[in-house]
Amino acid sequence: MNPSPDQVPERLTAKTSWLLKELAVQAGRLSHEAFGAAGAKPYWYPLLAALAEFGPSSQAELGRRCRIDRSDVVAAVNALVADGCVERTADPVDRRRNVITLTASGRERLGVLDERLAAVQRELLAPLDTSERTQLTDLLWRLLAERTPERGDRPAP
Amino acid sequence: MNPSPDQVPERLTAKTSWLLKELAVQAGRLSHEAFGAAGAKPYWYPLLAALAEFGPSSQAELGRRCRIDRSDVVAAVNALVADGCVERTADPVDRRRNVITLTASGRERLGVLDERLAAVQRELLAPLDTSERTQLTDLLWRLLAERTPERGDRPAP
DNA sequence: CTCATCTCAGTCAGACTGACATTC
DNA sequence: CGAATGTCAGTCGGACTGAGATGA
Repeated sequence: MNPSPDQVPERLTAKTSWLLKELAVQAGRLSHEAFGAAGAKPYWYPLLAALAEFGPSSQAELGRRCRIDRSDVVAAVNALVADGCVERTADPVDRRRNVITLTASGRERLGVLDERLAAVQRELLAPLDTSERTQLTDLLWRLLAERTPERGDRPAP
Repeated sequence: MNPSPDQVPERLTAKTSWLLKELAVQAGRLSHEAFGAAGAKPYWYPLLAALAEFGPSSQAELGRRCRIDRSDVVAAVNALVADGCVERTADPVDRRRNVITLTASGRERLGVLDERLAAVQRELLAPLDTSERTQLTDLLWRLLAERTPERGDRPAP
């Protein structure tokens, strides 16, 4: 029936970096499907989440918090504005900045995406019990936290 | 001194899929640097590893074992041949197939890359002690193993 | 002057798709 | 015939780079 499970070289299965990449690809597929089916483009979820949790922000702030490049934030915010999820207004006190504000329909959208993403996590983490899940999250977070400080934003050229 | 650590939305830090993706990006950067500095192109390491561990194989086999698409295997093997790391000969018993064989210099190359990649793992896993590292590897592997069976190769159209 | 912000244009690696010829 | 293999051409999401304009 199945056309060979096909062994993976031990050199790969022993490398955390390889496991991370492979799993990230799978998780990406699932998330992409889930978001696409909900009519959301890439980057929308993190952006909406940041706005919901920290309130109106500049685009640069959004990028730093979600670890998304400034230039990609521009495009995503354009799409979010066009979709009515956020509003973009000029900051009166610092006229370089745009203030991005979550709208009611943006908050609603976030709710939907929250559910979809939760379903993805459930599927992804199916093989683990509850304590293992928190264990995994903890380990991953510690790794990420360690190598996060130096690049809050693009360094000034 | 540091220009704001900038809080990440909890909705992201709580999502395994997000942590995996973010960490995979970091790990990818490190590996890319390490491999590039050793004059190796993407996909080389997995391919060489598979050949070293399982002996001469067809390209399709290599792709299945390393989870690399057939068409990408073609390009990578071309480069590996040009670099003298492998040899490509026609399979006498099944003339659709190419048999890819590791050369001495390919094995040597693999040794170098092994060291570089090991260094990457060390840097990546620095925040964890030994038992935590094996714990992490174990958890990741279990997640990956669960969602691996269905796609040994592209399904026939 | 220096630095941050926003924006656009474009690059780049990597995963994947479609199609085709060949051989089993 | 159907299925597998190797190959090529091209797509696509996503991370990132460079440069320019504006304003603090």
